[in-house]
Amino acid sequence: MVKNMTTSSVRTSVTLADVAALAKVSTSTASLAYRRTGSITERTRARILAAAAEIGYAGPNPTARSLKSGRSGIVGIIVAGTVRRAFQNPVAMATMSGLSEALDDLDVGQLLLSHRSESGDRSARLLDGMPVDAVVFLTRGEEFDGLLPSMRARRIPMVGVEGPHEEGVTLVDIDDASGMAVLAGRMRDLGHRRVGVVMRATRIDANGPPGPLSSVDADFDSISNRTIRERLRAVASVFPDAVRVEAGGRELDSGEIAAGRLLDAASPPTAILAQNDMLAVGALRAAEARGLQVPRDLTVTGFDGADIPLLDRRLTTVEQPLHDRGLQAGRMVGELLAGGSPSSIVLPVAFREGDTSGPPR
Amino acid sequence: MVKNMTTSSVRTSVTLADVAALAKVSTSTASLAYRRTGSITERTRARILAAAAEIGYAGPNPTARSLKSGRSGIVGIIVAGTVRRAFQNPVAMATMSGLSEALDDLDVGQLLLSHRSESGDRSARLLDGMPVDAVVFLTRGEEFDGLLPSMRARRIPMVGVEGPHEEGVTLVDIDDASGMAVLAGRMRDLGHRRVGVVMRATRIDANGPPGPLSSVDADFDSISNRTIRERLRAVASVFPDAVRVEAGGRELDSGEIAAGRLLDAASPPTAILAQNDMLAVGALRAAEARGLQVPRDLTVTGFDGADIPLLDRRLTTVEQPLHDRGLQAGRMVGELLAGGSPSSIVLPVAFREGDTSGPPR
DNA sequence: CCGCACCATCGAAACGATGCGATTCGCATC
DNA sequence: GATGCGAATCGCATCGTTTCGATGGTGCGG
Repeated sequence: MVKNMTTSSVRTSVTLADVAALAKVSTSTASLAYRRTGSITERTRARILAAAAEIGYAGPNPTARSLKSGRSGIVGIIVAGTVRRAFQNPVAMATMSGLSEALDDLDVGQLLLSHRSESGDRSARLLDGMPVDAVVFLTRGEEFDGLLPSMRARRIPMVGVEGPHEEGVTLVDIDDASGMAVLAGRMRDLGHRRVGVVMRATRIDANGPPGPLSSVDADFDSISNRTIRERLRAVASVFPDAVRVEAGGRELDSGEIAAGRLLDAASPPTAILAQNDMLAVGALRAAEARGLQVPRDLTVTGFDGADIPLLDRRLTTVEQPLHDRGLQAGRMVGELLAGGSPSSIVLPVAFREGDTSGPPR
Repeated sequence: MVKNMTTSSVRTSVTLADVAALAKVSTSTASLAYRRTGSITERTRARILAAAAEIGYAGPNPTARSLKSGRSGIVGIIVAGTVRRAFQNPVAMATMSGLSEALDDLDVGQLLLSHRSESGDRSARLLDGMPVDAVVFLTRGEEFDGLLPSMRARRIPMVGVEGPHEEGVTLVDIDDASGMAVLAGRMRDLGHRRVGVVMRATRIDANGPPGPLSSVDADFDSISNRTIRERLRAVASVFPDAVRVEAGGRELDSGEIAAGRLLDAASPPTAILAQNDMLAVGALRAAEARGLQVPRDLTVTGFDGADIPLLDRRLTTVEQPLHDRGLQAGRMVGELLAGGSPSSIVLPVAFREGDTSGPPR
């Protein structure tokens, strides 16, 4: 409704009521012109749309519509850390790709939200202020647990990829523990006995030197990230004597440096089991820098089966259905929005033998 | 307000009025408990928050709040094609990274919207139904032009990176034509005369064989993408006799195949000027596949200065301030939301000499 | 030629919160 | 105990739309 037609030209926006007035119909009829349901003459509809065009009405105000309908048509996608880092991560990216594909088909908007523990309050408040119909936790992060109570109170359906394992969250889980166990088993069958493990930084924003060498099964309980913990536990079940080192950051370089620590030790491993593919690429570099040929002098394995551009080798790894888990998460969102209650699922993984593994020298 | 306390347990959500009733205050006072402005006793606020906790009220409904305030706190980020592809593109990603950084500081949500021409209507309707306070066109795409009228009608401020060059869009532009001209000039100074150009696919969703070899200045006007066109024109101004080929797709492979066409021609070029860094990497591969050493046997240049992981060479290219243009776009959004009217800017680019260029053999 | 059904249109009440102006409260002062 | 004043609280209109039930008009069958 145009109210402030003052000389200072402060104009509020054009509303449906203005259109109705111009077309000489009631606002309820004018509303009909924009909906699929309800009956209205083609003639009146045309008249209304003409009036709308005349005064520059661009269609119903989304906010008002949402208020009435109780739906915003927006799905929140929550990533740990920052948006930037999430999208540099090939695993998150592949999952996102599947998710986007599914959400596109649902005709919903995708609202990207990052949540990091440091700025906990702030990003939690941001999420609380957003009109989302559902949320998806795209990556695993313990910091998400703090967001759950308010989502529950607002009855916003939640879907999680790999977590959080909490009440009210429909999960797309990955059977990575057994995948890692299979991989480790194969390496043992090949004859490896001295094994090193490069694990991911436990803090998502880590950036520094790698941690000290330690026993693979040291202090599991202090590792709060479930995914990291379970993968490690799987290796420990096969190689209880393995040595592990934690990468200092998330970049390729951190993986290379951490792997270097293992290789420079007094009795270096014959196989390095990196806990993800990026770390494995770092390990390949560390090997190359030391004149070691893979797989002749050293076996290197990864995990995830992510697509790493420009890598000309075929990594021995465990493939996750990355794109598919995004799709599944999207499907769940669809079902939840339709009022259903999909059940959580666990997706399988598959060992993939590449050209970076072989018997110990 | 709990209305439907039917036995079928259909409950609408808890509202501020419920909280107020329980705390025995008016809704306006209850509202005060959640705002920063206005005066309210600490005692009453505590009582209200306690009541809220008791019946599980999670704070004011974002949609209702938006309706009153006229603001959603959401900024739309529009990419051409699909979300997936946008984030596989290092240039878009770097820009997004700067943009996200700036928007994070503004405490606004980031709504990702993709728009492709095929599904024009559909994605336009999606955008129209979204409660955004401003939009950013993250990548250049002609298909965006169709979105402008309705954004203008709704008076939603628009910021564009490299376009669209249309009224009402505040631009962060890049001086790439002159950057490309400088690069081409250097190559001429090095002595190159037979030059090949690998240009990007003009259709964003292209996926097929490369186009035919043609004269560099053939049919400029049919190239609707301004960025592609202007870069090409800059090369043509220095090397009017250059030969060009259009890559068949956006993947690395397409660049390699297209560059191969140039190299396999009767009189192959001594320098390949790829129109972006990914294409240049493709050209490097094509050279390697043919036993050509770069830069001894062939010069290869790129454009963008994007960070390409796993590339161990230093590409000769033109560096754009990618992160910065995202930051600038974010700053503009901030000013627009604050009621200001920032002016468009043109950011400079810089020639960077790497180890992929040299005099012709 | 009358009555009935049906359909287009309308009026008014939500949706859930906020903010203005009015009212009441608490307390100090005379 | 009456008065004054600022602070705390309240009532109500409002944001722009959708939707429900009511109303009036048209056309058709009996």
